[in-house]
Amino acid sequence: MTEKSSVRSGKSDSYSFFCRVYDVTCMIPHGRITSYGAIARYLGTAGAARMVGWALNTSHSSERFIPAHRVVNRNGMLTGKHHFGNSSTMQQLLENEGFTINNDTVLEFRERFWDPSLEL
DNA sequence: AATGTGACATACC
DNA sequence: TGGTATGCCACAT
Repeated sequence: MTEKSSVRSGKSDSYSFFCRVYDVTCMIPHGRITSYGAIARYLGTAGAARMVGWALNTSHSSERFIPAHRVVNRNGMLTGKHHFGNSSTMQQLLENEGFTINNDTVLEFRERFWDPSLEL
């Protein structure tokens, strides 16, 4: 077997990259947040941070509830808040979990940062 | 099959 | 010091 096709398809060729993103996102502990890059790195596709964001964009396709509000960029900024339907929804959800949002940025981002590659 | 895209990240000017 | 430019990888069309 060629490694190339193996890598391309991965062990779980049936399971899309997106599904893994959803899974990891759902595994984010309550009161914690992570970044797109961290998830991408955990999935073994560092640099595909954009893919993670895009996956969350199609998270509506998933039957599960995806706490995408816990996923922000590396600056802790709520870049995708607009995709929550209401711009304030993401902020409200985070504040509900005890986060402090200032200027669309999570102040406790570094303290509450959860790295799946590190914690998992 | 090829091209475009996207809620990022990093580098450079 | 901040904006611009490019890379990056997997999905969608």
